[in-house]
Amino acid sequence: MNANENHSHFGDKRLTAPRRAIAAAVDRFDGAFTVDELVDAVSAVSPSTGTATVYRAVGTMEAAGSLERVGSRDGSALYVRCCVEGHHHHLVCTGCWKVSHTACPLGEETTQQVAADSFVVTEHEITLYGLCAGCAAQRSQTEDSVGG
Amino acid sequence: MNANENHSHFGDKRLTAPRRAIAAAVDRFDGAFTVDELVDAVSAVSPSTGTATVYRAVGTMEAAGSLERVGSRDGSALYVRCCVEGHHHHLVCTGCWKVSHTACPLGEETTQQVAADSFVVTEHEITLYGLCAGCAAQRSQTEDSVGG
DNA sequence: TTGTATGCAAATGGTTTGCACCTAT
DNA sequence: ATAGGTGCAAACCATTTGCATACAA
Repeated sequence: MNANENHSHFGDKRLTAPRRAIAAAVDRFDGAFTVDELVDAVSAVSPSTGTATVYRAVGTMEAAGSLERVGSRDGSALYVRCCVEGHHHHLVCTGCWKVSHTACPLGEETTQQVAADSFVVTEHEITLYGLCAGCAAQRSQTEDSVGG
Repeated sequence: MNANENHSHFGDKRLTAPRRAIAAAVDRFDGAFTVDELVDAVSAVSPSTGTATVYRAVGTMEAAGSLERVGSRDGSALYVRCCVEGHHHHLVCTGCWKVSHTACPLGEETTQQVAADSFVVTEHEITLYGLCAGCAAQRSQTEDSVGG
């Protein structure tokens, strides 16, 4: 990708050196990451970048739609680079914390069914946890030695 | 309900005076509440009860399955008394924060569909947000004067 | 030039923990 | 008797914020 693509991370906001480093670090993650992990990744390249700046950048990126919050891990918010447009949900692998995107499994029936309770659904959150192919294979290997 | 029913809140753990007060306060909530709100409710009846005790009690009740976490509001965890057995999900009214329970809208198709991505789903979180009948009615009344 | 972003450090606020004392069982 | 629960206060830790300075536009 060319450097200008970093601009897309922050929408139409200013593109500064710290933000370039942050955008690059985000793109280096395979899956979901915490802000703390992002801070570490950024620090490795740009040590002068402050924690607050990363938090603010994450907020900006989330607002711009280039980052999505996908639940939390150990009390810290989890984020993932989002390149899928429109309504969708996430598959979070609890082995490697990589995140993939999936279509919304909720159909009209849900709305109808819930409407029977006189409840108007305006929003919903769905996150599917499990194991990706790689981690599932790994787990089945150690299964008999470790036990269930 | 008789006093002994409070025991069900904490499983087979000891039933103490603070826990009795906490269990009673929990039952007085119509819907979801934060620990802070629970602390206030308990304090009104049993002022000597400490915050840490309430937090610990909430943890115990959650472990016992009598309390369920249903997302968060303003950075605080939301809990609700759970009297429904088995797998189900929640309808959270963003007007009055009352919570009702609903059947799982996910069918076999979801598992199948996701399996196509070589992803094994082990857990999922679903929370539906919206307005209950009461709040929907209230909102539609003020709709034209407030707008939006 | 000027509004926006940054870095630092301190503040915030929900939640947890250490510890000495108490109590249900 | 004793494991487990309590209250207090301090510790923790993710996240936010105030403020003076730096910089993209």
